[in-house]
Amino acid sequence: MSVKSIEKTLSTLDFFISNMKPGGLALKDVCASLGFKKSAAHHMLATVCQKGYLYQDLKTKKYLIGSKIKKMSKLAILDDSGFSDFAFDQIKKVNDETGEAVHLAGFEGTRLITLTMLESKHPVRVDHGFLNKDHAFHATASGKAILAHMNLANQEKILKKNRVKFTEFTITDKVTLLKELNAIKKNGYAIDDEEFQEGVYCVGCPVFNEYHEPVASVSCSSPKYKIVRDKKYLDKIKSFTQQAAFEISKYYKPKKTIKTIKKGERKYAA
Amino acid sequence: MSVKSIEKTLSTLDFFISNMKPGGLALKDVCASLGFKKSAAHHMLATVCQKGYLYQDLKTKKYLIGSKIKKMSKLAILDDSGFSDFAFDQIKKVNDETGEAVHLAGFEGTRLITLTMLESKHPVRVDHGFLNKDHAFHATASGKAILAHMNLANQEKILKKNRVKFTEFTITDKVTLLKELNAIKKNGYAIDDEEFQEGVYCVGCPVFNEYHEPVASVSCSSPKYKIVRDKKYLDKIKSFTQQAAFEISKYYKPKKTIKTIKKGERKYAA
DNA sequence: ACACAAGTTTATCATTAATAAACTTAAATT
DNA sequence: AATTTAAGTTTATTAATGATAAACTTGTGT
Repeated sequence: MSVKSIEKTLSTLDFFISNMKPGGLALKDVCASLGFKKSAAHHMLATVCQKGYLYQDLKTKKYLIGSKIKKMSKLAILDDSGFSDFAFDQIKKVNDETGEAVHLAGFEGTRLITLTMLESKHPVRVDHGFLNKDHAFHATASGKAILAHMNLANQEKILKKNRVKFTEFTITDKVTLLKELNAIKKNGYAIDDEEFQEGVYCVGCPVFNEYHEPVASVSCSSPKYKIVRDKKYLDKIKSFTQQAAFEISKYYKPKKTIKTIKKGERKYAA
Repeated sequence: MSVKSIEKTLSTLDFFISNMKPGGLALKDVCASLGFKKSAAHHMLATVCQKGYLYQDLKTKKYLIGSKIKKMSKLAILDDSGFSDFAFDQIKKVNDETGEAVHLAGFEGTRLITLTMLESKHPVRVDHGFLNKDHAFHATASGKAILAHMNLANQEKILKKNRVKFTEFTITDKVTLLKELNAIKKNGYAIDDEEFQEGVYCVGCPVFNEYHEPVASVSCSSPKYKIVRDKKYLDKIKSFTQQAAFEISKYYKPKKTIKTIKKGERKYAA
């Protein structure tokens, strides 16, 4: 079950984050864009303002980003940039060598998140298109690469949610998917053969943390015709992607040194 | 009117922001701290997760900060640190010279916000205690300094909201307050004589933008007994506070050069 | 000065979110 | 390994709440 008033509120915050204009956003703009009745929107925004997430300009009546949201942006808790920064160089290498789009994906619960991406030599460190849309775990190389190395319980949790059919090639049958995941685990890489977007072929490799749990993946996308035309091209992409994922996994190694030491364990870490 | 489910949700986000623990927060912790029924909290958190503001660890079931909130922290819209950084040096000077607590306050709508503060040589660039609690505009030197220079309409809007009595010295009568504000406008500084906290005496001076609109204020707080004991001490505080506010106001001057030029206005700004 | 548009407030009603209770899962203890 | 307990999840029910429309206010542009 989902709480509708919360959905609407958070969609509104999303809207402010993505569509903020210098002087703020007017009530009517919010209503027009999100399809709210002005009365309902007003009650909602009043509450959001009361909590300091937005505020209303005294003169123009327009709504602006409030101190609560600004406060969030300053918090150290939110900072995972260490990982992304470390990974960026590796992502860039794949991009440089192949010239193709490269993604670094992570996951939160059952959701696949694009952390960083590079597209045809135009670096943009932003969220990918399908970020925050619901998990395309089953239809992407990034997703399958992570999924393959999860335990069965978690695979189950992710796969039991809608396995949307994006193209005629999307694998939606659970048994077929589980077989595919097994193969991916053996191979060390995942393939997305037009399963998410027609004409797009991707290779994805898992990134592991210090406990060898999958935590992210690197994927490289190419127009399919290039792959078909030149067999060696796929090998090239595969090898760079694999190498990048391997290097990024090293990020987690040093952290092991600072850990609670239990009785009987060695006292000094390397 | 306020929408209760939204209030609860945003309070929950506040709680996560302030009380986040490494492994995440459990449902029972949220319920225990905020007094929710576990069933209701579960429905709420499920919705918040669905929108990507939080997410639930697959194994531990604990809730963690989601990508939507992390995304916020990367957005340039939210960045007012330019102003705060500029102001910080001035704030620091007052703190160095007086040794007393110094605040830089701004406002959002009818709400007074502490942007930066320094307390007895221990710099903490965090929100002050009364941040996001409801506007103590009428009972603080920071608040009154800003208020005094607002137009009547805005003064009205702020003062019509509850004028809470914090101490026996808090001025709650609107007429008395308006008189006080007039005096403050003339003097160029505001005094809080135990109006917010007993035993605390503050001096506040307004910061203006390029249109001479009040946008912030600098205030310096001292134990009242020091003021009483030594008349010159107040003068010292007053002069440093005033100077800081004056310097910070300069931040807005250069921005005037980049502005839409209307017909008839001069084409080149200094 | 008038009309219009945008925002706000109010009271009503149907929907919705809160609740309790049953159920599932997992971990801790014997 | 079996039992117990705790935490989380799901469901069905009911009372409360949020959505609504309509009246009202404010401010802007003609």
